[in-house]
Amino acid sequence: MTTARTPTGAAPTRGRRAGRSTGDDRETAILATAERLLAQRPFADISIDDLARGAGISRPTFYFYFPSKDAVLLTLLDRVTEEADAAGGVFERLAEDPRAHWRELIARFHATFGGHRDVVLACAQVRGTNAEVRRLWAEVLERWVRAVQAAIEAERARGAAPDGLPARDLAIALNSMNERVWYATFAGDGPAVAERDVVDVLLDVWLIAIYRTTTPPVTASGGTP
Amino acid sequence: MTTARTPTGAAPTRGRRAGRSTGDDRETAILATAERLLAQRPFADISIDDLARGAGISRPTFYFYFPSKDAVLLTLLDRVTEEADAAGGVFERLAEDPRAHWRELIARFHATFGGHRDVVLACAQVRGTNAEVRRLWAEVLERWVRAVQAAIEAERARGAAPDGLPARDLAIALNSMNERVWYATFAGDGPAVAERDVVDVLLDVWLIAIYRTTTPPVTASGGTP
DNA sequence: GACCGCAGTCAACACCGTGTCGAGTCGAAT
DNA sequence: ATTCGACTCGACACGGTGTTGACTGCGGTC
Repeated sequence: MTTARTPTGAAPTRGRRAGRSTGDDRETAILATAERLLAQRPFADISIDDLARGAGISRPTFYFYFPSKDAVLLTLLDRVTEEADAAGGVFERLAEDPRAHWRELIARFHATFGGHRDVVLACAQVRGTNAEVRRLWAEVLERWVRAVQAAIEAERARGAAPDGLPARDLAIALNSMNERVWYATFAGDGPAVAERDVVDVLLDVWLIAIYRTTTPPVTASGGTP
Repeated sequence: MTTARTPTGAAPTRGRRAGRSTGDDRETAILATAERLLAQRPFADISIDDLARGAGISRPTFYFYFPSKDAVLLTLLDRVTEEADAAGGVFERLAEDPRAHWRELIARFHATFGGHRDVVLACAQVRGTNAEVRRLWAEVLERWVRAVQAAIEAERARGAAPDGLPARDLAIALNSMNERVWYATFAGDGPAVAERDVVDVLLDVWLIAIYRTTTPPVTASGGTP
């Protein structure tokens, strides 16, 4: 096969089948239509025909650009996870002001998910039925769990955080909490924390779970400054 | 209408349309088939025809008993939530041994969900597309959040737990964490805590988040025994 | 003991969304 | 001018859903 270059660089192209050329705008038109419709109604209520008509093409032509409706969503999700992963550098100078850095981390996630809530919500909905979405989401989560696990271990090593649960288990629990709480908050579904407060609530639980206090010690190893 | 009596007492009957009579076993046959098939493949891959044939009836006859495929799942979910709610009495003598009681609470939930994981997983999958499932689940969660919130406030009142986050927000965060962690563990999907450890991991986070320690003070107000 | 009504049953149908196939158009390169 | 491949769509086959209308058999009732 030709593994043609794609807008997203190295990725094995979730979108167009091959080649390059004019239809690039068609592809983005489909994506844009999907995002627009997603703001109006749930993913399940959007047919391929809707997407095609919205992009000014016929249904068979849609299949030239995407193998399925889900693939469109996957492409949209790729963008979001890319943006989320970009929040990675936060861990570097954690010890200088742990509280501020953890907050920054959570706040960035919140901003990313909140800024694309329609896409994220739609993904949560199809995660049940689509293995590919499930896989991609699991990957993203795994990266974040690993990063948080490493940060917790570092904080324990420098004496700022006490020992306790295996760092990985703790990281999984905290990330899971965030995911579910955000979902409820953005979906307005079931008991939810007010959107205004959600970052601070999550932060508090994180700090207490990791440090046993909401004011973790700053800089070098050991005690208070 | 006649609002005929149903097996589940007062509920506005999720199942059969009206009346009584012989077809009771057909109804349970459908339910049993659903549970059996759910153990084999995801809910979305089960058609109404599968359910009907499994119960020894034709597809139109299925509609005599249930208005839709989702209604079958809802009926199954009703049973599970009933069982989960039965774990309610745990809060009563909490102060006598907080750790043991919180553990009991979490363990009971774990047992209930684990014992019906196929149903619970299926519900999680259709929650995205079915408002009724979403509503019912939200109700259950809300009951639990309220109970936990009240317990936290009581522990704070007796001086066993320090002040901090609003009790409701904390209760939401902790319940959300549990839900998501269980989901991952039972579904084997994405980063998950080992099933053996999951109760203890969750318990640890709960205790630390509520008491700032994994060994909360026992009995009456104040200090160690 | 004919009749009614109703729980229970299903063949057949109408409908909708998906995915595919084959026949095309058109512009750039040869 | 022809060829090639990107691109397009009408028309179809398929599978699942939900409904209709006709049928069966049984308990009650005059």
